[in-house]
Amino acid sequence: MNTNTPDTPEKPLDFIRQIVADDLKTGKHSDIVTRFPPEPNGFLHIGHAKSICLNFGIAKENNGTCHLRFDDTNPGKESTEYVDAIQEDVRWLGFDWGEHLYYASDYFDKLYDFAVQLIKMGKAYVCHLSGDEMREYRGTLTEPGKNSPYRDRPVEENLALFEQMKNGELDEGTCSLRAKIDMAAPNMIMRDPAIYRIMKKHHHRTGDTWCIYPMYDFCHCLSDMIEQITHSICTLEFENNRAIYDWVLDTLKTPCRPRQYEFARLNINFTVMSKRKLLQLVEENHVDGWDDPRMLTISGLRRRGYTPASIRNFCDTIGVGKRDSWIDMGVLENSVRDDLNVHAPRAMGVLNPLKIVITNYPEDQEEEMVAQNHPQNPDMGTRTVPFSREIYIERSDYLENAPRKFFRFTEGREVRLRYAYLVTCQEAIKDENGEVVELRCTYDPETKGGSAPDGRKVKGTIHWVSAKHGIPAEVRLYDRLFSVENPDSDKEKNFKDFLNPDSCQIVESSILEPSLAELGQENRVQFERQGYFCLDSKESSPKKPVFNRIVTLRDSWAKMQKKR
RNA sequence: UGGGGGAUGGUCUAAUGGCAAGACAGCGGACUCUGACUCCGCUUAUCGGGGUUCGAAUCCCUGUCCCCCAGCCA
Repeated sequence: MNTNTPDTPEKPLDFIRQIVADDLKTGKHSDIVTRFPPEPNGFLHIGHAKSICLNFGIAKENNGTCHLRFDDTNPGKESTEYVDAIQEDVRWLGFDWGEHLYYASDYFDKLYDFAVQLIKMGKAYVCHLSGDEMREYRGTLTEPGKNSPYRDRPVEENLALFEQMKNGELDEGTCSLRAKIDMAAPNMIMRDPAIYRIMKKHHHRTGDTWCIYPMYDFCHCLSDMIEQITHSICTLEFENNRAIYDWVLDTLKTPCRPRQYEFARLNINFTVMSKRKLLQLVEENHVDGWDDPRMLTISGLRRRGYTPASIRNFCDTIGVGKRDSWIDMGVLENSVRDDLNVHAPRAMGVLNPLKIVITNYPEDQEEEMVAQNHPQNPDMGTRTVPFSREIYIERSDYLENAPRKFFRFTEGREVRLRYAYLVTCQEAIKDENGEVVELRCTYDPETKGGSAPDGRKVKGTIHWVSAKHGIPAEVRLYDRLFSVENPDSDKEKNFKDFLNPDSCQIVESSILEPSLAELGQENRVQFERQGYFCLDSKESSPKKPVFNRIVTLRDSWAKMQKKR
């Protein structure tokens, strides 16, 4: 139950939820049925997540049902590999279709009967125009089309021809079944659209039983009708298709009359969102498969370490409207930060190690330092981190000629090693090239745990890992796949010309605190001061852990540097 | 150019004739054993022009710009 108190104002409904609410209120519908209808010709991406959250969300909020229906009417492009991946992704996102798993191909018999019915009504005909001819006859945006010479074939002939199409007696491309509507219609889609074409292709579910397959405009509305969908929600580019959606259902006088509503599809900058382009990246090996952690596919986001909740929250934040919009990639990144900040335990990992020797720390001494797993949530407990004379810190935490505002190591500056000691850098050792290879430091034995008994403060706290105890790991630092906001917009260049060459930086010699050896595949951690990480599900092994950086922490120091 | 849609801060979303609100980004500050988190403050918007009205982002007229449609794809 939603308790709507002044303290927790209810979020205003988006325009589709408003329609649903009104339909419930007026009694137009008492049960809400929606559907998510992917074509199994590729993997789902973040744009689909928006649709999934909308359709399953509306059903859930109204005690309704949401069907998962595969729109598998084009066997040339579809496969069970995609069917399986899509189901896994929807489930992973946290949605459940119960027993309502359907395939448009389940309706092929019924669809065929409806087509025959249309022919008998004189509302469909078999047309022998070739593809090119059909285009010619269709007219243009400003000129009406002209009728096909086959438009007035007698019903009996159409019936016989359609039967032959079905029986495989006609070759692909020789003819098609067309709805007889209006070749002068200002809406191009209504100029006698093809509703069945000959395709002698093996279908992943119906095998070789069909030689003809229905087109989207004929199949989709009828599938919705068969499943008693109340609200058929799709993206804006189908607005023109609503006319044919309505025409089919109205002329067939179907008992159930679903309505189509359109919303704006999701655009995010610094990426591409079409399945066709994602497929290209996969097939041409620009990425490591559909689940490459840089891809905004659901499986890519999963491998990257995004949580289902963060994606759902993202979809909730961006809203549902009708205007074309571009969401900043930062909003997506923010949603996973917000989630992980609350739920991910903390740990220390040094990405680019620089050794420091604490010269006044006893040679063979070791200590167990107590560290909190989450600074804001004591319930997440503590762990111990081994400390010794030689440790690694982040290379970027030392600067030879440090500005005043640099709070980390430089000669003579005291810094806190998190949960350990206050340490002062005395000297930097360089190699023959002048490269700093080691720091000599001294520690204050009175500051165990990290605070000084005399109350003195240090500005900087840095992470570290004991050299003797640290575990080596490979870490992959990901950045946006494209280096420009809209890789699609350039008229001369291809979107692939804008691939970001630095989108995956592999760091082979990171050193992590030993507790990280126990981390499970499903878990995510924050490497303090760095970002959120998880094990790579494909490449990581206990012998050689491989971590993916999910997202960085916000870094106001870096921002300051950039400004200067 | 025919038809169908759409224009609110830098970005996204709300306001359903009655104080233009929220989020993100940005800027400034506080706090801090993560330069994280959190908290506080600030800058920035109704596409243009007319009209109706006591009152318009909202209604009317008009103009401009953007998106979609000429697959036997979905």
